[in-house]
Amino acid sequence: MPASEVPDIVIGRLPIYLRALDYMAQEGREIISSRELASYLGISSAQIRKDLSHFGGFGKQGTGYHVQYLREQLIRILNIDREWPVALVGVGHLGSALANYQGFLHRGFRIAAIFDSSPSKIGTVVGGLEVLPVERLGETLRATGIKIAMIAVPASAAQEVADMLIEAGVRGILNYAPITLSVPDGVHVQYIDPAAHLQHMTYYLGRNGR
Amino acid sequence: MPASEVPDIVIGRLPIYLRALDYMAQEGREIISSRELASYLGISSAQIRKDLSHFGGFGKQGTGYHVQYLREQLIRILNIDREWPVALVGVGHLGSALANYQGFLHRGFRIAAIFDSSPSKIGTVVGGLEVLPVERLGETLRATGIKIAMIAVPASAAQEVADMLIEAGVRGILNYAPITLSVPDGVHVQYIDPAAHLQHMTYYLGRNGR
DNA sequence: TAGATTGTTAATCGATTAACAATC
DNA sequence: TAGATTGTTAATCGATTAACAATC
Repeated sequence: MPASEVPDIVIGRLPIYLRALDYMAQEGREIISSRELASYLGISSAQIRKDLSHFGGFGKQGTGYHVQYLREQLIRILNIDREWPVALVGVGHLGSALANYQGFLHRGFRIAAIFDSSPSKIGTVVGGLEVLPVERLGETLRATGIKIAMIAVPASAAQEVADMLIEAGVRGILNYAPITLSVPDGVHVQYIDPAAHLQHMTYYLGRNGR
Repeated sequence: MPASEVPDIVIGRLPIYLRALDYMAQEGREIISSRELASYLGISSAQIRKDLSHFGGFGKQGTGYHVQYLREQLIRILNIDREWPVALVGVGHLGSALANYQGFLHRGFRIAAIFDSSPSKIGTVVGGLEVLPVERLGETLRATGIKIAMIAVPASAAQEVADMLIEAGVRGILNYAPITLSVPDGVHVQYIDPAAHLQHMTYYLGRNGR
């Protein structure tokens, strides 16, 4: 298992490289050098070459990287040469937006089950799917083998939902609630917290926006 | 300017510490040790103490940190002891969700202007604000002194919108479009790309979700 | 006081960068 | 071939951790 030795920070950059390659492919580029990709992403070319070298040699000396070939390799490495069904819990403004977002589809994911606890939402159709009561979360996830979920419920309910998801076999959680989740080993959590990003920026903007 | 020496990675953790302290305060905690905070966040206590030491000594030996006091200090350091008006460009599903999101308010931000290019959206009211045509972006931002913006338009329009925002004086951009933006020095960009986070997780889940 | 925890230093660890031989 | 760029090694840089004196 050479995979487990690759630093997590490197893994986190692979989707960014893939996203850039998608863009390059769309622009009609067939070949790209690490120097050009680095310039586009605002990082060093050495970092790109080093990151990729963890998985093999995908380029040609003197030429660069074949865009489509490297795309395919990254897709394989990231295990998205398949479509992952994803569960969504919480159908407020944000949950609805996620359910209707088309951007997941061409990047390996499809929302396949949606849950909420509110009687006013249960039974409605959002993003083409019927909203199910959270009581049916366990059976549904186990039946469909869903391993990934997105949490879009209030912070006060997020930990409880996470516990249910994990109990139902979920191994990866994308958490939109502004709270740190407690999860057992082997469960991967990623956080989306736009306010935290804004606060990161205001540090540099100074008290008065300079 | 001691601030500029503090590593960016440290700055990025401060909002997470603040978020945890908000939670602790809500739980009624008055004092917390670096050890307990670290356990809650899943990091080391030494890291928390080291990070905070860049800005001063906020704790008491033998006791720990006063939750409210440390909160106030982080709020001051992050320059959110004021309310930042934020512009939102793009009122699709995601933009609407952001416009209606209440979570920004108690964390230092208020959406103060909303723009879209679609005639069907211009003039409608979203999140209590009238949607303005992008043509009025420049004048509006300059008049209000808005320095921060969120981009929620399709990837194909994001760079153009970013250029307009920067031209209008924006210094911080939270970009939801899955594309890397090209910006001049002094403009801060943060990215929100949920699909990238999901791809990060599928690397570890293996080809079959293990 | 005794016990506990901070703030800080020094050591360790890991990531990034520079440089270049290999090679297309 | 000559020119260009990769893949990789070694050096540098920076971040994390361990440890403990200071001190509440």
